[in-house]
Amino acid sequence: MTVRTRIAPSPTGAPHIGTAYIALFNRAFAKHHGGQFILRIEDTDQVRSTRESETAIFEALRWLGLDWDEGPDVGGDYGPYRQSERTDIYREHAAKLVASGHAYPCFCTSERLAAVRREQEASQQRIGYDGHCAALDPDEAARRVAGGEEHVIRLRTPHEGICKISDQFRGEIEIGWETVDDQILIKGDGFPTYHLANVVDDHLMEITHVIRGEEWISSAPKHLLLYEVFGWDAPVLAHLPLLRNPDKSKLSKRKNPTGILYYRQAGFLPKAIINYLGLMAYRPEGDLEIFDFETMVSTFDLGRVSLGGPIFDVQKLRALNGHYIRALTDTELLESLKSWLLHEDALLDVVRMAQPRLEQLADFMPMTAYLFADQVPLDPADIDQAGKESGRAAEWIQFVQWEFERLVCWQPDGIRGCFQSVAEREGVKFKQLLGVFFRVFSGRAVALPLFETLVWMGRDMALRRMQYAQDSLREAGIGLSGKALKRLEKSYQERYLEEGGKDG
RNA sequence: GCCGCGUUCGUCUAGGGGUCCAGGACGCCGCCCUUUCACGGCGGUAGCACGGGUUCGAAUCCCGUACGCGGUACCA
Repeated sequence: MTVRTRIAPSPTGAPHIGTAYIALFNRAFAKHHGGQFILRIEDTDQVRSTRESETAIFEALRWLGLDWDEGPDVGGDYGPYRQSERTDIYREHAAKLVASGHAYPCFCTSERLAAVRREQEASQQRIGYDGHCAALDPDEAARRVAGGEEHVIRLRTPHEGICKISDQFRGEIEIGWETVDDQILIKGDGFPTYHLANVVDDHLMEITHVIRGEEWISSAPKHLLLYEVFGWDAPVLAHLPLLRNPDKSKLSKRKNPTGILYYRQAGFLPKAIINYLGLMAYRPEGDLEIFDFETMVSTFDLGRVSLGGPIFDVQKLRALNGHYIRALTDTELLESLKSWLLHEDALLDVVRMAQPRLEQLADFMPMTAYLFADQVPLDPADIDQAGKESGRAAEWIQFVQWEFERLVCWQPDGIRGCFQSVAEREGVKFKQLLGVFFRVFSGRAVALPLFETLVWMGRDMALRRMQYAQDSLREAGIGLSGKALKRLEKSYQERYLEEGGKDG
């Protein structure tokens, strides 16, 4: 049997460093056994998935050298590798389960579901679907479905007994069936949920080992049940510990840079990142810390994975990166710098932005230096005053952060739209608002055109600089407290999100 | 709340009953090298969450407690 593993990211937002971490272990394991590593795009969430994000995932994983043997862009014998192109398959499989009685149509409205949950919360009961439609007569249910009534398909789960999950790292995990909900398999829009799509695809794509994040342990019973009712063998399950923020919470962009493309823009070398990610929860042997992917492949052993949630420490990554930079020859370093940002394509854009402002060629480097930096020097008091409304800069930066995260197409017009939308809603002059941001992104009051430079540096780096600014404001005592942030988030949702999404 | 997973220096980890008064790396501190800084070298700082067992012997096995994290969606 050939070992086949996969990474199955959801194309929503910026490619996440956690995806690379899981991908690394899957790829290393597959390659160790001479097997295949597959990339599958889980775009079953029609609302949040975008093609831009998918493309960025390809780009980010390739940059790290985490190539795949089969995937949407390279093909393979088990395609299509995009779940949105496999909906018929899921519907057929769901229909089989309905026919065999293992699943049933559910006609409950979201209002009723919400009411049920409120009641369960109030009476401190276990939260979950109450099985309202499970008892429906199958023939009648079939008639209602045929009549075009809106419905979802739910999995019929047992309500007693114990589900034993064999986890490659943890041994046997026992979860009582009474804690498992009648999971929705097919949503109202006809798309499958992760649970169904994932099981069907892993089986059809002949995935032998599912190495995924620990957040999936509690839904493993549903997956195992699906394998069982389909009459399939389940793959080996192995749940990796989640990467954490310094405060131990699950790695999040608010507290840590999580965008892979940020690390590229900031000048980290792929092999340093791979090495560092490999160090999270793993050590090839004894005290060995410096190793490349090939070493990881040749020595890979699932038994050496440690289970405590590792904190992603950028400082140590930086030290490791420095080690790799020093190991380069001078010409190799030069090549690295070139392929980083000192290549013609990138420089030509910078030259175009700088030209109207240049009086001497010697002005070029100082004028553009901030583009090639990670962090720029920030003066919190100056940032705050730039908006001419003391104390509001932190809020504006936060609103723009949220607008940036939501922006589909990272181009000048869309970026301008984000600023405009914040200027309008916050009642601040566009020019004043931008004054704040020139300082945030360049560390100066005067710089190259803002929207173009943002496109040039990329969304992840833009977000990172805003985070640096927030940190600096907070340190100066004019930033957002946790409480203020919560309030702001609510305000954002009410005033920005109600009027429909934005795109560029 | 309920369910599950986890717990060795500040951080990443080695360790899988005696060789551990716990080893390495990052960080931090000191010294050396050095026109500065960095690199490099040397030294130091700091940890087995707690309480019970099992055992001649426990960081290592078992139980409980505490704490952390995850899940509890028509998100993945």
